[in-house]
Amino acid sequence: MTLVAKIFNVLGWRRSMKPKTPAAALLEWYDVHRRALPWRAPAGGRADPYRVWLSEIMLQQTTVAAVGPYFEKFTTRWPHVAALAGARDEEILAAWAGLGYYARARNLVACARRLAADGFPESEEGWRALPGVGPYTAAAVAAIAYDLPATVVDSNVERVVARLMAIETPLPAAKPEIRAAAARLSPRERPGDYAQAMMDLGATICTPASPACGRCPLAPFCVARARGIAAGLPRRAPRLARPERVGAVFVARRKDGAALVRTRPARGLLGGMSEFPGSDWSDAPVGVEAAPLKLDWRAVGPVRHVFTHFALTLDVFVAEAPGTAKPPPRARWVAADALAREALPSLMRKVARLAGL
DNA sequence: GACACGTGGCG
DNA sequence: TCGCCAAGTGT
Repeated sequence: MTLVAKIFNVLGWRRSMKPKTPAAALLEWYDVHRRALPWRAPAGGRADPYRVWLSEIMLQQTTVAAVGPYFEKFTTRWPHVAALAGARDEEILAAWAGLGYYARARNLVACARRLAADGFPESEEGWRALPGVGPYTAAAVAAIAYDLPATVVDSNVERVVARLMAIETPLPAAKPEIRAAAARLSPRERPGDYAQAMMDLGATICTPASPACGRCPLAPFCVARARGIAAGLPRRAPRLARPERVGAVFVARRKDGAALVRTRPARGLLGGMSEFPGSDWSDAPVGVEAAPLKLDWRAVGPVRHVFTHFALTLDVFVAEAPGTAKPPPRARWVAADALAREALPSLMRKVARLAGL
């Protein structure tokens, strides 16, 4: 907000400058309430495309709070794209461990190497062609890092627009309608600030459960608010029940502290991540017959973990292995002090903790 | 369009 | 306790 505008504001003359469009009202609100985030440029400053890209990948389906420490870790260790492109795949997967959706990390590596080799695209279309960059991320980077007038649509924007226009079609069927409305709303001026303003509004005011309409700069324009249906929008198709799966996992330890670990197949669930050997996960319980080595296994309890599309209960077994034990195919002994550098997903960290590692 | 793909916080 | 949800993408 300009100094003049601030003075007018303080003097209570704001009503006389009431914005004529939602975009103008939103930008005025953003100038006062914008959140300071690690990947964001200071007001009026220029954002670093590398940091914008990295943050957008991390933020896919992930909260700002969860991303914070990971973004800090990545940018400290790999301050620019050349550094990231030069890192080993396993290093990056290990640094990503715990953030989830590990295909993002695999695509991040591939994308970093393309960016380092070919340079950063300066168009939305150019970004869209990169691995791990879909319609949302391409538009977000174009708008935020290059100030190009792209239509940015994430779930915040979907929610804000569905309410603003009182779109009652359930998601995902409503996506085309919402996108079209979002495109009409997007201003030609300050596209980067506008995109971030929509997301800040969705995160702090126009929240899913109980929106703070009383503090919303778009309230005068909001059809859903006028009709008293804001909190119920956007509608969504009902979710299907989450299936249950069970399995067993085995933590073998040598006297010197080393533990038996293997790497999961490169693609699919937890692809490329490390794990303790175990059974498949299905609907039938299994016992120690699924163990990778014949040892005196001791049950230490179940671990419960909920994935997006199924819930898992894993029976955890531990045993001491002789120093001479040969690792089974695809498995390896990992020294106790090297375990922290393994790409162990949260599920396997729960297992490690229960096993006393 | 539908489904696979993680994790943690919140009401 | 448990379902909902988060700055989506790839197949």
